Amino acid sequence: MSVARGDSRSPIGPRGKASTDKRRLILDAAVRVFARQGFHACRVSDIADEAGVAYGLVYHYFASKDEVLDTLFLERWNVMLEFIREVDSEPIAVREKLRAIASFIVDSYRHDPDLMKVIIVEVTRAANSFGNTHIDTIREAYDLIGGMIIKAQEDGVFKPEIESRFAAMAFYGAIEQLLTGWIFDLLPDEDEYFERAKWLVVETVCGGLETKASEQASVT
Amino acid sequence: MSVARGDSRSPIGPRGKASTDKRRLILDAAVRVFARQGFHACRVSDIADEAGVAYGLVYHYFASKDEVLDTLFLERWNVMLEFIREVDSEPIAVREKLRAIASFIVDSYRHDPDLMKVIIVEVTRAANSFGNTHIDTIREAYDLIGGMIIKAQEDGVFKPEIESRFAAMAFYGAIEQLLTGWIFDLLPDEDEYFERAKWLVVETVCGGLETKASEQASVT
Amino acid sequence: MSVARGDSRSPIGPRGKASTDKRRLILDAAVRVFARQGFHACRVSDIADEAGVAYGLVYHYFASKDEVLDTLFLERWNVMLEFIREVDSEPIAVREKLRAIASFIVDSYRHDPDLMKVIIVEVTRAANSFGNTHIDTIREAYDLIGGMIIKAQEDGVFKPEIESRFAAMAFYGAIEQLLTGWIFDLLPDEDEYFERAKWLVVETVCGGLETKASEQASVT
Amino acid sequence: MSVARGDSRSPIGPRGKASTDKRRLILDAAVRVFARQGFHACRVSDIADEAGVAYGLVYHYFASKDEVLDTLFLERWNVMLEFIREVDSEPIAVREKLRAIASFIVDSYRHDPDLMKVIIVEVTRAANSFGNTHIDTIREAYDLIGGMIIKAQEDGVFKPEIESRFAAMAFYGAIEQLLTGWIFDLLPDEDEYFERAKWLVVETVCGGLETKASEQASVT
DNA sequence: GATGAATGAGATTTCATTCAT
DNA sequence: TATGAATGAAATCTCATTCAT
Repeated sequence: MSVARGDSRSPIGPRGKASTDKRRLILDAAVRVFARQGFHACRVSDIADEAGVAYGLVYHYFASKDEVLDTLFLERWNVMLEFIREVDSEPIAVREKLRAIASFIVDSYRHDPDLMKVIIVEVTRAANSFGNTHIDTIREAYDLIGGMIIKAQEDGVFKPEIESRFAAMAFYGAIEQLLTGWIFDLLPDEDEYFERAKWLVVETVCGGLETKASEQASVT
Repeated sequence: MSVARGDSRSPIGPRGKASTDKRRLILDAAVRVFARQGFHACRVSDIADEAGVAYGLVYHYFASKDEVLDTLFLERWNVMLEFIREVDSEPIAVREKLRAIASFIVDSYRHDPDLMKVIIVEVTRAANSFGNTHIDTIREAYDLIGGMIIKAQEDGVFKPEIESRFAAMAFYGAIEQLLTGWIFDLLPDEDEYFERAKWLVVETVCGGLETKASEQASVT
Repeated sequence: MSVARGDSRSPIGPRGKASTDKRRLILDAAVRVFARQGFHACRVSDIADEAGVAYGLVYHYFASKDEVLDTLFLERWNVMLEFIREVDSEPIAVREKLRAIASFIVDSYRHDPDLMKVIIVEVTRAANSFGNTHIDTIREAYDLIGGMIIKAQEDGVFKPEIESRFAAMAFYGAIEQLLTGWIFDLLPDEDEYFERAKWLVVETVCGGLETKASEQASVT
Repeated sequence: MSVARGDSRSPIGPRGKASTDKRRLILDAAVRVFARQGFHACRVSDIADEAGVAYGLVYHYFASKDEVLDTLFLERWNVMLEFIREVDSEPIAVREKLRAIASFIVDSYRHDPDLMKVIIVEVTRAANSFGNTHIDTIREAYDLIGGMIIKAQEDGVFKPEIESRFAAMAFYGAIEQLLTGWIFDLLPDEDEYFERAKWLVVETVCGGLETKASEQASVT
C-alpha cells in the first residue's frame, strides 16, 4: 500500500456492499434516517419503514435503538483506526501521513455523507450521550495522530514547542469542521472542492507546524 | 479597545452577574443542567429544581424548553459576533485579529465552560435540531472570519490560492475541537494550557496560511 | 376494645372514606380494575379510565403500576397486622384471639371483597412476583398467629406436639381458602354464611388443636 | 389398594419418566421455568432454551403458551382427582380418606415441588386467568371432599351442623397453605416435616370436625 | 408572579405467534 | 419434525405543556 502516493485507497467499508441481509438493510436504513431526522427525532419505526422490514426485526438484531447507532459508529470508526495505524506504520513523511488521513476522512464523507454526518453529529461531539460512551475509541484516533506529531518533532520536522495532543486535536478539528460545513450546506460540495479541502488542511496545518528547515524541504 | 495587544477583554456576558432575577436564575440553572445531562436527557423539572423555582415558572418566562436553549445560545453567540465585528473593524494585522478571536473563544470557555459546552454540543453541531434553527446566526461568525481572510489575501498576507470559506472553517474548527478536548477531559485544562492553546492555533493555522513574505515579517 | 366479645370492630381502613383526593380515587379504581381483570390483564389506562383521571396522573402519584398494588397491599395488610397485635395483647383465651382474627379477615372480605380478592390473588400467593416482594410483611402475620399458638401450648390449652408454625399456616390457609371460595363463587355469600364460616374455622381448627382438658372447658 | 394404611401410593405421574420425547421435554422444562420465573415473567423462548429445543417447536406441540400450562395442570389435577375418587370408593373411615388425600398432596409436592408450585401459584388461586378457566376441574376436587364430609355427617362421625362445602374448603386450604409455606421457604422441608404436616392437618381438621362419640373411637 | 397538579400524545420495548425452509 | 427469522399488536412509562389557584 502506498497511501502517500495519493492512490487514496477508497475508504469503503461494509456499507459499500449491496445486500439482502436484513441486518445490513436495517443498518443502512438507520444511517439514512438518522442523517435525515437525527437520532433523537426519529423513531425505531422510521428505521423499520425505511428498511422495509417489520418493527420487531430491528429488535431481533439490535438490543436497542442505541445499539444501532453504536454499531454504525464502531464499524466505521474502526475502519478508520485501522487505516490510520496502517498509514502510521509506513515509512513516509508525516505530512504524507496526515495527508492520507485527511484524504481518508474527506473521502469517507464523499463516499457516504449520511454515515459521516451521523457519526459527527450524533457521536464525536455528543459529550453527554454517545460521545461519552465511545470516548476511548474516539480518543484512539486523536492519540494516533498525536503520536505521529511527537515523532515528527523528534525528527525535527515539526516545531518542538507545540503540544502534540493539542496539535492533533486542531488538525482533526479542522477536518471535522470542513465536513460540518458540507453537512450544513455551508460549503460547496462539488468534487473539486473535496480535493482542495484535503490540500487546504494539510497545507495549512502542516505548514504551520513545520520548522523552517523542513518547510524548505517540503516546498522543494 | 486594543484587542490585538492581548489585553484579552474578558468575555463576560450576562451570565457573569449574580442575580436574583428569576428569569436569569432559570437560564443559569439551565446551563448547568444542560451541561451535566444534555438537553435531551434533562427534564424541564430538572431545570426548575436546579434553579430552586417552581415547575411552571419556567413556562412563565419561556415558551418552551427549546426557547431556553435558544436564549442561551443567542445571548452568547451575539456577544461573540459583536466582538468579532469589533475586532474586524480595528486597523490591525489579520494574525492579530484571529488571535483575538481565538483568545475570546478560549476565554469564553475558561470563564464559563458549561455554557460553551452546551453551545458546542447542543447547537453548533446539532445539524438536525438547534444547529439547523440557528444556522444563519452561526454562519455569520464563519463569514466574518472568512471576510478577514479574503482581505488578508487581497493584502498579500495570506496565500491567494486558499478558499477563504474553507480556511475560516478550518480555523474555527481547530479552536472548537480544542474546546471539545477540554469538554471531554482529553486535554489538560490548567491555566497555562489555555494560553498555549490560543498560541498554538494562531501559530499553526496562520503559519500555514501566510505567504513566505508575510511570514518573515510576522516572525520578526 | 373487647375484640373477644364479638363486637367485631369493623375492619374499615382508608378505603372506607369517600374522597375527592385524586390519589385515593386512583387507588380505589385500581382495586376495582385489578379485581375485575387481574393485575396483569389490565392496563394502566384502565385504572385511569375507571378513576376518571388522565393517564399520566397515575404516574404523578405512583412510580409504576407495581407501586399501585404495593400500596394497596401494604395499606390493608398493615391494618390487619395492627389488629392482630392488638388482639394478641388482650388478656383473652387463644380461641377468642383466633376467633377475632378469623372474624377480622372475613369481615374485611365482606366489607371490601375486591380489595381482599386482589390481595389474595395477586399478592399472598404470588410467589414469583408480589408475594416474594412482600414476603416479610406477609410472614409477620403468620408469625404473630404462630406466637399465639406457642403461648397456648405453654398454657396447656393447645396440644404440645403440634408444630406452631404449621398450625398457624393451616389456620390462616383455611380462612384464605374460604375467601377463595367466595372469590370463585363456589360458596354462598349471604350474610349468614360469613358468620357461619367464622364459626366453622374456629370450631374446626381450634377444636382439633385443643387438649381434652381445655376442650371440656371451652365447651362448657 | 389400601390407601388408608399409609402405604402412600407414590403420586408419580407422567413427569416421573425420563424421556427423550420432545413434547415431554418441553413440558418438563416449562415446569422448571414457570416455577423459577412465574408464568407471566417467562418467555416462550425461555422454555425452549431450558428444553434445549428450537423456539418454534413449542408451537408445534402446543397451540399457545397457555396450552402448556393448561396441559401441566390438567395432567396433574386429573391424577389427583382419580386418586380422590379411588379413595372415596374404598370402605374406610373418613379420617383415613382425608389422611390419604392430605398425604397424596403433600407427597406430590415432595416429589415434584416445581410442578405443585406452578399449579398452586399459577392456577388454583389465579381467579382472573387459569383459575377461572379450570374452575370446574378444580371444583371437582372440592366437591369430592365435600361429598366425603356429607357422608361422614350422615354416618354421625362428623358434626352435623358443619356446612360440608365450607369444611372441604377449609381442609383443602389448610393443606395448600402448608405447601405455600414450603414454596415461600417459610416452613422447614426436611422429610420428617412432610410427615408431621400430614398428621397435623388430619389431626387438627378432623379433630375439630368429629363428634365427641367418633372422637372417642378414633382416639382409641 | 408563582405554584405544582393535571393532561395525554408518543416513544421504546416486549414477546406471543406465524411461517418459509 | 425441526428451525429461528420475521411480524406487529400492545403495554409501560416519560415528560413537555397547560391551567386553575
